[in-house]
Amino acid sequence: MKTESPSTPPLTLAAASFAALGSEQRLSVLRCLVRAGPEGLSIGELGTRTDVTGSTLTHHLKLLNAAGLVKQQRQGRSTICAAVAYAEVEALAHFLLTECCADAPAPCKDHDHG
Amino acid sequence: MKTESPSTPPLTLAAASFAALGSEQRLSVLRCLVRAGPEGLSIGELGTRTDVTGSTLTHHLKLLNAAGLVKQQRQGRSTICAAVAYAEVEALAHFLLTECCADAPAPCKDHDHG
DNA sequence: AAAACATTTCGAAACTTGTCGAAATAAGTC
DNA sequence: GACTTATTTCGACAAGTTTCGAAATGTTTT
Repeated sequence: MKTESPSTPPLTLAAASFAALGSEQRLSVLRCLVRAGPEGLSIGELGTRTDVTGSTLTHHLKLLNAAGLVKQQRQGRSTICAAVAYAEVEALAHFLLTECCADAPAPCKDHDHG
Repeated sequence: MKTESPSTPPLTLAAASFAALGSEQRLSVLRCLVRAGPEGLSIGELGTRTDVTGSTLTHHLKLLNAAGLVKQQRQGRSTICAAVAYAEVEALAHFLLTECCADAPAPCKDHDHG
């Protein structure tokens, strides 16, 4: 099942992205943003919804942003954050599965590739 | 609070799984296993292919196994490891995107949900 | 049961992350 | 320009991770 390929991120970036997702707190934050949709939320609002301190939020969002999972832009005195997880998550999944069975003795057919 | 669909892993497990993927070394190992296909590889062979020391490999594989991304079974004096990433990765992607726009002011239509 | 091999556990050092509160910066309002 | 609000940076500490080599454990062969 390998039709059009979203490009595969390099190992280092993929690891950083997964690592960014690898914290309950960041995962909550990201999901909160995914729930909020493309209009996003201010950091203050995020703090209210997720019960995370301002400086800690800033820190986590910087990671999520660096991983390309969230985009931020200043708007007045607030910083608005929105998830861009849709394409990213697909690319990450692709990163893992794209070379499936490449080294296998026989080409794969008896398991599901999604 | 909101009830989660059965195919969505709980927050804690999802975070642990992403964290397991969030290291270059583990990502290389997992990809090596994905490449190898369902027959898997022994830890020794994995060590040879990825240039990671035995005790370190054991440690990483324990994490990947706990995250449900790799399964291991002893076979003679070797331990054979195989990736079970296919379904898992889909479940993780689903975890992130399943509640997309649930809190948005307007239902989403102008972006791609994969 | 000793030797040879494969993996795991242990203990320790180096490093990274998560978290916080206080001070600093930035933006809008009076 | 002083005042309020929103976010970021800083410094620090606790907690966790990575990594290794050496010793311990488990497995097959002789």
